[in-house]
Amino acid sequence: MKPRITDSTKNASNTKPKIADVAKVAGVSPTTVSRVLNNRGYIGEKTRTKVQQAMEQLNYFPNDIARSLFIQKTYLIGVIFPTTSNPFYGQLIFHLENIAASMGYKTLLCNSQGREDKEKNYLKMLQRNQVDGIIAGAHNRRMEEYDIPSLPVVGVDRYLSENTPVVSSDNYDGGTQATQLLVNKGCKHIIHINGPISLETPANLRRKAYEDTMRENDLTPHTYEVGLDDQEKIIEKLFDENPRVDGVFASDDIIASRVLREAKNRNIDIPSKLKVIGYDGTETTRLLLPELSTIQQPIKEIAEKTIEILIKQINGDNGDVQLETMLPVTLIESETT
Amino acid sequence: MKPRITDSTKNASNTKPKIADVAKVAGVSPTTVSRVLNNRGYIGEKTRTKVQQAMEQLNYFPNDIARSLFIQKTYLIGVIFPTTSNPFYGQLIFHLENIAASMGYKTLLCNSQGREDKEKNYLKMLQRNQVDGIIAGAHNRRMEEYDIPSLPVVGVDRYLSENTPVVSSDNYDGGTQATQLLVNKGCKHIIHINGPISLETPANLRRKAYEDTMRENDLTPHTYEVGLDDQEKIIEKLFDENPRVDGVFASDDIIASRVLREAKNRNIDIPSKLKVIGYDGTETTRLLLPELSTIQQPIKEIAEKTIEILIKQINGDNGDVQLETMLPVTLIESETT
DNA sequence: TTTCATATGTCAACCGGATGACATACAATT
DNA sequence: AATTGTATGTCATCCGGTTGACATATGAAA
Repeated sequence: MKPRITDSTKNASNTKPKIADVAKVAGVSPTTVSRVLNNRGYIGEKTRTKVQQAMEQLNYFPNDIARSLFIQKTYLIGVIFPTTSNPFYGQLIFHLENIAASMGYKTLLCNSQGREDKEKNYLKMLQRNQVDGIIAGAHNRRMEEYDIPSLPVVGVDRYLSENTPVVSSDNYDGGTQATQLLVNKGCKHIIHINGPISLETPANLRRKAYEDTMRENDLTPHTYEVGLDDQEKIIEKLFDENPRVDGVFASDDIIASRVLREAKNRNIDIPSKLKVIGYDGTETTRLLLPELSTIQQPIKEIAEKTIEILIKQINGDNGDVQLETMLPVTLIESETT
Repeated sequence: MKPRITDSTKNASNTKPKIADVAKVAGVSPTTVSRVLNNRGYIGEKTRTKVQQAMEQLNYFPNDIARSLFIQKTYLIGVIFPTTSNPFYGQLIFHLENIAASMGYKTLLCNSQGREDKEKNYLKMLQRNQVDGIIAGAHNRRMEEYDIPSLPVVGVDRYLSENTPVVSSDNYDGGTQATQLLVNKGCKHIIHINGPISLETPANLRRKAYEDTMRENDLTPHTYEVGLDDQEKIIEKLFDENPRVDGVFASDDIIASRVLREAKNRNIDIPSKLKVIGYDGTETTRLLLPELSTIQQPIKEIAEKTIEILIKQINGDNGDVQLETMLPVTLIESETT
């Protein structure tokens, strides 16, 4: 039975209780309270209990701001991605926060919306807030702003700056598997669609793998590039310009979904006339579009590795930090191939 | 042309520069630097420039931790939801963070995963971190822990405690519109599926509206309840037990998607033999499953209203804070009805 | 009886910045 | 010449908690 907090047990003034208040109630010195809180030095069992009861009674919470100021560590990490609304980032951020929390770190969320100005502002904000580290996967060009002396940074699927470690899935292997699957299923006119090209992201290896695999199979690669708002239009164009297309490898599941949709509009049967494979394989896509074949990224493992590297850096173990980490993908063959 | 930070311009010791360092470089007193930072008192134009240059040169960032400690305000808000991985929460959190950022507030992210113990821990963590306010939509039962004197809290689609303001979409209207649409389209055997029942969430008004609307149309309501892991099984059961079902109103789009899937498995044509309507209408669902008819929640508006109420409370305007706010939904009629 | 580990208290300094009080200096007004 | 607004400096205090130095007290072991 947990003690109900009643007005009579709250401290008289309406301000938050501090260590001194706890000390007064427990009948000990502030130092002793601090000793209990930090488990330092000698503490008697009865004293510890008295102090803990006083804290409960007062509804005392140690002020982590004050603590951070002194110990010069906040246990905060900043997480910068374009948006939590996207299934891939949403799932990735979920795992990042989760794992961070399990290691005692708190997550400051930043949605950059793909805008460089926002990203730079967030970067400043995080530094003002003395975060212990930053995880980012927010933009495509390198930004020297990420070269922050003595502030650990890890990139996810993005090269941030010269010396920033990157974690990503094995995009080249994913691209190979996707393309090869279409080839194996007998497709001859396979088209690749990818997002805005930025040569510096590991994700572009998907395209490279596609092109290599096509050539290895004596097929001609043909790639379309979509932006954020022109996806539908470009996909229509793709079908108009390539009536004989019989395979599409889309660089993410949302684009793949649009291809499926357009095919339906044009009464192109899937998978008999056209095979489609996407990329990402998030929980949400699997739930909403289970029929889509896709290359599934190991999102949780990416998050784990990212946090591992970040915390290693925070702890000063810079020795064995790998600059580039690639994690294996999984081919999910469903009904669209 | 922005000045490159070179080793020679960095301060000699490798510690973060503080106001005193800036003062030294600018050749002014620390107080003057503080005055520039906070725009207080008289400052000469040339002095301001000198100070700003010194800050750039040193790559100085004011320590918000120290500042927060003194001004007794962190500009932090805690955001507690089950997971960013879910499209609805992901999109909601995106907007919450966005709007908060535009008002100068930073977002501490907490994924409670629907677990009460995690939620309580987050609540403690947020208080230790002196957040200025909390936004939560994380559980179904009321928790007295949310009754925190002098710490503003706003719930989204969840009743948190007696006096906590709640913002939600007009669930009753949404439920009515969904049900009525199926009725209007000629469905006679309409079944409702909802998530785990917890009488205290506004979302349960969807079910109430369904039942009321059915009765008004002289139809018999019939509801199935799904948990987190048994969705497929229960949906199969639904079809087994109700061969004549010709309309389904699912309480969220993911459940609706599963219904579509099962109907496909059973070769039940949609919409001729069975009409399905979901709830939420997130960006992601609209992209991945545009054919699904649904009731779209005004997620951005919910976020706006939530932040508005929270900040009103933070600023002490407790007078005109509405305890319950309902925002209008939009019927999206697509191909499944 | 002496010694020592345990237990607690007192006190001051510190983390980085904000702020109020007060002093000083200069230029423009009256 | 006196007044006033502008500009800057010095200094001390505070925010809440941490930590080290040191003093003191008690009970148990040597």
